[in-house]
Amino acid sequence: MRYFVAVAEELHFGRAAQRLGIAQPPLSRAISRLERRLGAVLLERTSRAVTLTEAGAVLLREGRAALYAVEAAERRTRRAATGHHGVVLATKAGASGELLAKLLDAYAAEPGAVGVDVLLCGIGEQERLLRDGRADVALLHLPFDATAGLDTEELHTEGQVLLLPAGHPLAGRPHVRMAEVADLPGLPLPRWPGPDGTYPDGPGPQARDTAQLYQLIALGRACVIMPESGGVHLRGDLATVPVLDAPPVTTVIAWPPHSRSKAVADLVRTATGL
Amino acid sequence: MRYFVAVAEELHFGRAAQRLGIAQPPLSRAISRLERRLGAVLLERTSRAVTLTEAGAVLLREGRAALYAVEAAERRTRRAATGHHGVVLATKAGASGELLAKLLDAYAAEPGAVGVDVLLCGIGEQERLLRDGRADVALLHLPFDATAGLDTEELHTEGQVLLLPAGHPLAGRPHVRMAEVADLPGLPLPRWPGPDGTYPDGPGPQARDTAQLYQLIALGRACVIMPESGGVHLRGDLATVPVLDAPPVTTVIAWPPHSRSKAVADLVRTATGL
DNA sequence: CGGGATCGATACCCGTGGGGTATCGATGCG
DNA sequence: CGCATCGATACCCCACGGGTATCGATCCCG
Repeated sequence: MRYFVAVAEELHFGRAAQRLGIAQPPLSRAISRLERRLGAVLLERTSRAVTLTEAGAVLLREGRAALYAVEAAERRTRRAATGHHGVVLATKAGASGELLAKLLDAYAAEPGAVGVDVLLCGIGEQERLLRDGRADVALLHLPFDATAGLDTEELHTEGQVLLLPAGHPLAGRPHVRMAEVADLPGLPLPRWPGPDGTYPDGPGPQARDTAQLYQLIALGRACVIMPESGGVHLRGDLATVPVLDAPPVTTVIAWPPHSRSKAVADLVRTATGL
Repeated sequence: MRYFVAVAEELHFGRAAQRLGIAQPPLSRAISRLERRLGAVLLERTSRAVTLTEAGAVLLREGRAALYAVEAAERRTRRAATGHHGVVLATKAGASGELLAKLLDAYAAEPGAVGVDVLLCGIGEQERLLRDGRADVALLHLPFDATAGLDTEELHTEGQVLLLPAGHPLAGRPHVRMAEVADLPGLPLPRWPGPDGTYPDGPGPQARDTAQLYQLIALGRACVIMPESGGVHLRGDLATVPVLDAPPVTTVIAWPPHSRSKAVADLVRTATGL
């Protein structure tokens, strides 16, 4: 399964074998064996290109989920064995700072509270972390993060603001609309790296975290639309303007569906009661 | 993992080995190997008894989920490979009959509708069927069925009625309360088989399906509390009485969280629009 | 149009890991 | 105290997964 996912992602037997730390021939054989066992053609290969069949696409999605489940089983068992009863909370670096602080304070005051390790992660990573057992609970932001397959509780909904250089003409406006922001001359929206660490193609500068982002905006090279709470502690060289028709952002607390941990349950209850 | 789950369920190496179709010694070795790889003691064994450790309980839960995920990956890939684009809907035998009929009719009239195989299953089985890929979508009844880890949409909420023999003194009452039903002389609640096919201990007759149940009730050997819609097409020898304080039953349509199938999406949309 | 480069498949060899049988050691019971 | 039960250990063997060498097909370029 690991082998198939690697090939399906690379669409190249040689590179996939390298990534897996094995030679190419055993990889080829493993894939054909898998195809024979499933009675399904997973990959169309010519000597120049490898493409996924429909069945292959299904197995890529389902197989990834299965691999995550196995990883999660390993990790959670190891953690349970150490007797270390802390809980790992994942959240995007630089988001929901205030909410997170209130949550951690309130939970620490609960009877029976255990240690909470905060795991700051990149955009969209939380789902993966919950799924493969590296985190026990996470703060997500709808509609950006996927919550399929996770149990969630809504915590907070807020509007979004446009973040731009303090001196910009729009900075003095009481509010703006999405259409006005779409193509501000010289202020494109930045590009964020995807889960694989590469940046999508297109215009706009590349930013990896909020520090880089603030820098870019201060330099007048970008603007961004973000939740109100992300713009409360501003540098003097940045300004915010409410965006009237931006989709509202809902912060939710999410946890893997089979969680039987008292700590996670307490944390969720504390969060919803804030 | 399969080996560990078998041992953890049987709590007996010999029986587990038999169930797995292998001899006992390799099973013992496989488990110790797993324990060494995870660095965790999973089972306390004396020569007379085997018990789960805390870490073992975690691995049992997570490992089951992982095994289901692998089975689901296999099944869904095989199905995708056949090019057979039908969808499998699981529902409890004898429940939600009218709703199901309306849903199937309405969906069949949709443009792009595909074949729907209805898979009638026992109580509480739907979750398992969705998880291991044998079904694509299911009708569940809250609060009885677990929905953790599934995506759901609510369809319908209804009260519950008491089902008893037509001649019974309570049959003429306009309504009853839970407390009155708890210990009706000579009319105990029946026992249902669990997921493993065995009946729980206790009083009350054993019933495997609604036909057996109706028979038992008509014979004056049992009564049961069920959703209103289960009592609409009654045999003449049965009567229903609303139970005022029974928890309301919500019928939901559920599907596995990563479903990318247009058919499932259409079915869900049709169901919510009924 | 042909030679080289690229890439997946095939042929062949080898070592290890997982399976089998026989047996041991510990524990509970009559 | 002897026997039955049950998991662990010892020992053997083969099949499966991995490695190297090479083939065959396709595309690129001169």
